[in-house]
Amino acid sequence: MPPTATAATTTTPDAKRDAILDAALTLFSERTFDGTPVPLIADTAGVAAGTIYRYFPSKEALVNALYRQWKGELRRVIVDGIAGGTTVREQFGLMWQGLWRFGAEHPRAVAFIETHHHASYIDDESRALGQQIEDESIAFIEAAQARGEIRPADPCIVMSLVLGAFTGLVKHAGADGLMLDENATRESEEIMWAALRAS
Amino acid sequence: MPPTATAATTTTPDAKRDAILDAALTLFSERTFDGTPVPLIADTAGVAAGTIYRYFPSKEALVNALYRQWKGELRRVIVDGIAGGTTVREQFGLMWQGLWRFGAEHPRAVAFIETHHHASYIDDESRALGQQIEDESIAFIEAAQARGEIRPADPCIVMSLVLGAFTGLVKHAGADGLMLDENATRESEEIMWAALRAS
DNA sequence: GCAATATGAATGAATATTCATTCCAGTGCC
DNA sequence: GGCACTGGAATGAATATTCATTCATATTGC
Repeated sequence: MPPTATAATTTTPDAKRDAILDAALTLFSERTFDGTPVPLIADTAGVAAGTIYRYFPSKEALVNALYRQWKGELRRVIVDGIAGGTTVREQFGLMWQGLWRFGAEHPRAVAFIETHHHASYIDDESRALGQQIEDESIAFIEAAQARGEIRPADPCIVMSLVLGAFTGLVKHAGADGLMLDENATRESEEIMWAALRAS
Repeated sequence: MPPTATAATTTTPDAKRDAILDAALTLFSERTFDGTPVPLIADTAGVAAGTIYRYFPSKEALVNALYRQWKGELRRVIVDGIAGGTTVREQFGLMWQGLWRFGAEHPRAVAFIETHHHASYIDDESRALGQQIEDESIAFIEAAQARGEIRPADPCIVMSLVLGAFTGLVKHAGADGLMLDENATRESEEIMWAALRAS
């Protein structure tokens, strides 16, 4: 394999592309997709409008790339939490702390994912990724229920409740100035585990 | 007083205005504010584009009227729940069931309120209404904590968690086809009370 | 010098809003 | 009762603006 090609890609793994994605994340999370003109994304990213079309074939392709990037990161947090623990309690703790850290570091990403979840311009591949996360979460809940460690409620309800609570927390924190606080992590984790655990 | 004038107003308390608001609710919740052309709202409502400007001075005024209408309804549900019960457990039960019914009957309204909460075109009066609901909710939580009936966590966190969980539930149910189910109401109420109650 | 890359003014398609016109219910007059 | 009249309500084509996308030109790195 040619080492130069790989090296070049490693040095500048697409600084412009990343700047565009980052600007889009900020703007889409604050003003929605349709409310954000492409030239504004360009300005914010520090590039010209035309440059965006060198990296993404259309505004829709851009929003889908962004969605997949962050939904993928979120998935890794959940999967790693599940993989990292041995007991259900431990798995949930890791997952919640991972989510919390993710929310504290990337509040814009949480808002963006939430807002664009059911949008019409989200394509099939992006939607499939969302579905995969749901399936994996529900499989985890069902397994834990089978072991009698999570209360035997509809797994769909349990998942929506927990993910919804997390999203609500991040969104509210973003508006005011909560988060990162060590104590709040523990508090919220305790509350949610009290909600989940059997009997 | 002229009885005819009053009668006329009673018969049609603004059928067109209501049709416009209803069409806007559907479209804004499905496609966002900026993603919804005014002529499409007009078509959906069964009126001409110009007619909308007879009832609302601008698209922004329309979205604010809509926001206040539904945020007001939501507030009544919460306030009535608190007012209707004598114990904290009972108050929470009424509130959750009220929210549940509201979500089942008006899923579009829940999605709309959630999506437009922090939007830039939401004016000060609308924002104040949102703040009022937060203040009232937090006052309720603090009072219950003082009586030792809700766990002594940051009231802000508790509120975000509960409201977020509710929103997550409705949004997910809207996508698939949950809700209205008598059993699911009870299940989710139990889960959330387990999360809240002291020790 | 020459590819590859970046630029931003120009283009054409949408969009919010306006306004000249049509419609209609109610009123007074025969 | 029938009939012209009037003012508010409704219309939808026209206007002025905004936006996604393109492309001829400029810049960069080698």
